[in-house]
Amino acid sequence: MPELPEVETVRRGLELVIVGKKIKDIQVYYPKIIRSPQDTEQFKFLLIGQVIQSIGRRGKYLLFHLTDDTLVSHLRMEGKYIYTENPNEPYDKHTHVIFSFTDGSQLRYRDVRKFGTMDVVKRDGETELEGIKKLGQEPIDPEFNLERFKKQVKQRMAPIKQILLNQEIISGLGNIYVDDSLALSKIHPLRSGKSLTDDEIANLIMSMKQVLEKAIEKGGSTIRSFESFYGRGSMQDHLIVYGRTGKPCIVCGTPIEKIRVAGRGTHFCPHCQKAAKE
DNA sequence: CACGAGTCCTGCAGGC
DNA sequence: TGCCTGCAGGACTCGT
Repeated sequence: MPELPEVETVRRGLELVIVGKKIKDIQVYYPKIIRSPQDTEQFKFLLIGQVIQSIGRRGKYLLFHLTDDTLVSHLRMEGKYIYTENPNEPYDKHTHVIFSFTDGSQLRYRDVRKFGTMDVVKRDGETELEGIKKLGQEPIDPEFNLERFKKQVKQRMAPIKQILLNQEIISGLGNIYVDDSLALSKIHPLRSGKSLTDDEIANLIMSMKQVLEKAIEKGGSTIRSFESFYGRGSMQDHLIVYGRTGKPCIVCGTPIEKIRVAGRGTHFCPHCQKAAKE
């Protein structure tokens, strides 16, 4: 499940190999991946001939900045990009879109769950795209506005886990890094936003940055099937609570518990992360 | 307005 | 071996 660190890893990898390449042809095997334009032929017509100028990221969205347009790609659960210099290399049934470049190389989009999406917008027009325009602050932004975040958290009764998963409040976090950020800051996932103190929220943001930056450094987590096209990340070996149900907490040894919060599997240490006393 | 449930998808684990 | 069920979940839609 690619989150900010995984998407950033993919972005960096793509930047190294496809910037400067010109799209010669596109094959679409599963049209539902393409949200806009709805017509697949139109999608191809728009993009063929354009050159990839840079690769950006906003939250969990990848941005391919082309000559005239920007291709916005969301990997959702299992989307991934595979780069190959050999166009004859076989592709499997989970490969849904293939971009062929004029130099013979290809970029292939593979997505077992078929949840991923692609949208074409006018160059740099992604800020107007539904889903991106309402995105909250980036936790690793050097200019992160802590006061604004505190206010947003403290006005909500919802559990902090749910607040952190809301991309309109803070963007880029998914289930894995929310659980780990809460564990590092010793906050119980069910604590209401309103119950958190200023110090706890400041500490939470620091923990979040620490977790995300370490994950980027490790090339992301390889959970289930995520892998960047140039290798597998190793952050999964450094996770504190996610996926460690029943295993000892690395701080106190208490077995990690798993509950459901906001419909999602939620991992925490019942000793280190105390529930609200209210 | 806010919240919960359902939806999209497939692979895999567990039960028998 | 193989069938069946349930689970995984990001973002969106729909209903209360």
